[in-house]
Formats: sequence, structure tokens, C-alpha cells
Amino acid sequence: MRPRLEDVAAHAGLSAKTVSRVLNNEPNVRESTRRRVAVSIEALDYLPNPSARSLAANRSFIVALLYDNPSPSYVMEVQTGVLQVCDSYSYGMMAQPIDSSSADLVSRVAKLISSRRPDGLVLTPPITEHPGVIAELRTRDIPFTCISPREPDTFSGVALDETAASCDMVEHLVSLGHTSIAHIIGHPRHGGSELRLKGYAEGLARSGLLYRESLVLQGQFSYQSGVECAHRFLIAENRPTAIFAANDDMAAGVISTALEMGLRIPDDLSVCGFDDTPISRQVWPSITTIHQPCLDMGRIAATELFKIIHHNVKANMVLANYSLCVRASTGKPSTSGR
Amino acid sequence: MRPRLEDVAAHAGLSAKTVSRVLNNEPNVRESTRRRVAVSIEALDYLPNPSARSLAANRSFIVALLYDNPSPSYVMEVQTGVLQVCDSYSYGMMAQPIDSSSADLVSRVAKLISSRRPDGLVLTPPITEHPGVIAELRTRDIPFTCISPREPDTFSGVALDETAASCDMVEHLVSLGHTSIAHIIGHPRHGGSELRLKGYAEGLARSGLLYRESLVLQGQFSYQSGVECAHRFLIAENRPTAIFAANDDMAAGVISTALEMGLRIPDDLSVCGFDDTPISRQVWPSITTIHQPCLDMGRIAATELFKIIHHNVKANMVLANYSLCVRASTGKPSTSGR
DNA sequence: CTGTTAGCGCGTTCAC
DNA sequence: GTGAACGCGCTAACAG
Repeated sequence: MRPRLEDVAAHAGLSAKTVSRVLNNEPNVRESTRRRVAVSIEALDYLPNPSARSLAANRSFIVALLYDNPSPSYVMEVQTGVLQVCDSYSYGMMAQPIDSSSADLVSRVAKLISSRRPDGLVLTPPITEHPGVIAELRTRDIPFTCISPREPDTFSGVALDETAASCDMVEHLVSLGHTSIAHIIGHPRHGGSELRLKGYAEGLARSGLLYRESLVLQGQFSYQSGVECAHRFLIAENRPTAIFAANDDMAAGVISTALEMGLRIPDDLSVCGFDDTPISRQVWPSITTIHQPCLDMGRIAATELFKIIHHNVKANMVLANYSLCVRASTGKPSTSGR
Repeated sequence: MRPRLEDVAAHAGLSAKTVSRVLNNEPNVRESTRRRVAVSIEALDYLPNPSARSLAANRSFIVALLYDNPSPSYVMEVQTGVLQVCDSYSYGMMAQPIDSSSADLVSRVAKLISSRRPDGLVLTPPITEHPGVIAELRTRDIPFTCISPREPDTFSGVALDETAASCDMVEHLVSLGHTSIAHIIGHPRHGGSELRLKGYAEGLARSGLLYRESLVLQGQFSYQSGVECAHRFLIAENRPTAIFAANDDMAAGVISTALEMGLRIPDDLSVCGFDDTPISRQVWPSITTIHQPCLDMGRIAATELFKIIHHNVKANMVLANYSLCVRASTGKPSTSGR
């Protein structure tokens, strides 16, 4: 059988409680005692039983990551980041995919919490948008942090200045000489879509360009929606010289459509995306995009969460850094063209 | 406070043990009693405390998914499948990324098992290849199943007939008229690479074509390795008319390189991949590939695992179905060309 | 078929 | 600074 706390205590010639104190980094233990315990733990190869700990302490030592995102790379990166931090706190992480459009989302989340009893949650878009879920968590007073919520001011966690990033992207296009820049909006239920659209508009304004309805279409963040919107833009009389899609998947759709139509990228059309997902590096030409540090964001969200769980400190909303990745899909508009 | 088992028992006018029996679907309970318990559980909105259950039953009710795979979509799909099955058994799942090339892999796995104490494990490539890990699990007598192990006969879990699939792919190319078909091998530490190479060779043999060393290069499953191998193939005197990459990422690299060089796909070069990952649908032209049902494979691996954990039944090696997805990147070789 | 007793391994309360 | 007794909520072994 495995050694128990009691065995460690016997080995060290101490009481179980003292060993427990050492294990949980509690104060009021002499440093020399601490050492003796550490030696015995090592000697017996002792590891605490998580169930017993949880039962007695009335905590699960588990964090839940809630997601409902079609992008596997996004979820994987965030998950990896959260896991890293959880590991460092000897916490477990449970990945919880959940259909955020289902009518009984709130009761599902409630059930999930009741059955698994996580000590805290990390929420990702678009679950961060759901007022019912937020209300439920706040009512139950269960710690949580958000990644990229629509209104960062009212949450703890991490966000990106997506508006500024989009603005930068537009200015990049303008600096290349583009004046007819189209935008494909992201999924309507993701706060990011709105912020990126806002940044697009701001970028135009700053450059003295007009925001034109005809140059903006609603997408869904999916490759297919990129294809469809691109088609509509590109068969138009006066097609834009650049298309800024609100994410990389849609940008890839734009590229496919353009190539299919025989256009050259970036000579006939510049294309850019957002997120810096693997696809932006794996299509030809490679896509100019905004790097979103998902791994870091997962780490930060978890770190902020542990401030609440562990240190009983108030968590903050941290702003992560983005960067513009200029690649092969953007260039000067051809003077000939059209 | 939450209701406990005892409260349910009191409400139903029964003993705690009887309620416990119902909860765990044990036999020797009258059907009418079962109903009474169910009613009380419903009435009190009772949910068992997982820690207490685990402690008393000496089981964690948790399954661990071990992975070390660069493809986020692969891991996500498998994870989703495993999660679905775990949910249906009221089990939790812990995702456990682990560096399979680290020297102390075995001790890491051992530690992971000792600290989290999962009731079973699902192993994915390339961890399935590691004899030390397998030995450790067998020594500890902890249930596990494998997804796509190199030698399916000696494991339980799920596999694909990757050799047959590769063979089919080659025959597809041959049927289009190709006679000069190159292959890019996958990562050397993945069993699949070997099987796919074998299928490539078989496909050639069946079609009466010669296996030529000069038409086979070692890749790494990465986009970049696809780019490099493609370059070497395409600058050759007698370049192949088709390149079969052992996965989609490498195929995407081949496509980029070919387009960069001004080749038309599939007119000047046919390209195909393996896995049917999202990228195969999101590049232009879309990639002909083999569909690997990762979600199902995750489900199957978990289902087989629960045969051992729950039913104490022997698990099997299940063969999942693949299918050939013919898309836009393969076609007849142009008679003009070259 | 059902109930009783004991204990899983740890943290908490309070005493010293 | 340290220790003893108790209880967390549930299941196992046995009795009936």
C-alpha cells in the first residue's frame, strides 16, 4: 500500500498534523521540523491522496476550462497555458467543452459546477458573453476569470486591445497605398468581432478614409464564410484592393476565392487576418495577421484565477501584447490591375 | 449546505447504503425501492460528492488522456471523443500533455499516475511507441488503451489500417495516370509514418510501378518539412508528377512550394495528404486526403478503456474506418507540362 | 433484498 | 510550535 500522512509522521517522529502543516505551507512550523518532514516524505516517496485532501478541505483542487470555440488551435493553446499554471499549483484542470448556444446553457454550467465542484473557472469567448452564466457564477460566488470578454472593465482575466490591433492593421494597409479596404466581420456572438470592426473603422478614420457600408460584410469566423464574403466583394464593379478579415480562417477563405478567380495575391488583392493561427503560416501566400498570444493568455487567466483561489487577492484584468505579423499576403496595390 | 447521501436516505426512509446501491447501479435492490430513491434524489437535488466517493471507493473516477502531438486539431478531436464517453460514464477526464522525447518520460508518467491516480489512461501517438511507458503501465496494472499504436496486435484500443489507406491513395493517383509518384515520410518516431510508407510501397507494387529511393524523402509531419522536401523534389531534373505526403501539414507545404515556383496544381503537380485535418479543406486548391475519424477514435479508445475499468471485460483493438477524400489537388498529369 | 458498523486519508478545532 | 480527537461524505464488509 501507499504511504499515508500518518506513515510520514511516524517516520519523522512527529504528528500527522505537523506533516500536514508542512505539506500545505502553513506557518508556525520550525524550519528544522520542516526539513525533517521533507526528508521523510522523500524517503517514503509520499504523495498526498487528492480525494482525501479534497474531502477534508472541502476543495477540489481542480480548475475548469470552459470553451466553445471552433478553432482547435485556439483552444489547445489556451488549454496548454492554463494547464501549465495549474501544474505549478499542483492543481488539476478539467477541459469542459460546452455548447454556448444551447437554451439550457446556464443549467448545464450549474450542473457541471455542482458535480465536479471546481475551485475556479476560466471562461473563453463566446461563453464570456453570456450574462446568465456570469450571473450564475457570481451568485454562487465561485472564482472565475475571463479571456477576452466583450467588456474587459467589468471582469478579471486577460484581454487584448483588439481595437488598437485592428486599427494598426488598417494603417499597415494604408501605408502600402490601399484606399479601398474591405472588412469581413467575425461571428456576431463573439465580442472580438465588434472590437475588430471598431478598430477597422478607427483605422479608416485616422487615415482620412471613408467607412463605406458596401465594404463591410458579416462573416462567421469560418473559412466558408470567408469564401462567401470574398466572392461578393470580388465580383463587384469596383472591387477593393485589400480585404481585412476578422480572423485567419476567413482570410484563408478569401485567399482561396481570389486564387480561384485568377487574381494574384498580393498584386491584385491584399488579404489579412487576425489571430496568427497555424493556417496563416501554412497557406500560400502566407497571411499577414495579428499575433494573439493565446498560450500566454491562458497562463495569465489561470494566474489571475489563482490570485483569488489561493491568495485571496483581488484579480485584475491584464492586457496582453499583440503584434503585427507582416507576411506575404499584403503588398502594394498594383497600379495596372483592374 | 448541500444534501448528503444520508439526507436522501432520510427523505426516502431508507438506509444510506441502499441509496448508495442505487447510485452505483448495484444489483440486489428492488425496483420499487430504486424508484423511491430516485424520487428523493430528484426532490433534494442531490449530487454525490466526488471526493468522498473516490476516497471511500479508492477510485478517482478520472481518465487521463496523454498526448504529445503537434497537431491541435488532432488532439482536440480525440479529446472531444474521449470526453463524450467519459461524460456518459460520469467520469472526469484530465488532459495531460507530456514531452515524449524527454529522457525522464517514464518517471514523469509514473508521477502523474501517482499524484492524480487516474483509473485508466488513453494513449496517443507517439507515446504509444514508448516501451518504457507501456512497461510501467503494465507493471502497475493500470488500465489503458492506445490510439494508433505501431503494432495494433499487442494493444487494446483503436487503429486505422493506414497501410491500406496509403495503398488506396497511390492507386487513386495511378488511376489518374500518374507513374512518377513521390512520397514524404512522416515523423520517424510515429508508427504511422512507417505504415504509410509501407502502404505507398504496396500501392506502387500493385500497380506495377517501381519503388525508387529518389522519390522518397524523410519529413517530420511539419509544414516546414513539407516545404523542404517539395523543394528538393521539384528542382530535380525529372520531377515527379505527384507527391503523396504522409500528412496534411506536409502536403500544404508542398502546395505552397509548388505555387511559389509557378506550378499549377493539379495540372503540373498532383498533391495529396493524410488525416483530413482542417487545413486540407482551407488551402487552395483543397487537398485530396485520407479521412481519419479522430473523434470516433477518441470515443472508441475511451469505450474500450471502460470495458476494463467498469465491466472488467477484456478490451479489444478496434479497426476504425478511413475514407478517401478526393478534392482539388489531384488530377490527371498534363501531357504537355515538363 | 436491506441495514449496521467501520474506516478510506486528510484537515480542522482546540488544547497544550 | 506541536499534538489529539473528530469529522468530511461515501463505500466495503458483513450481518440479518
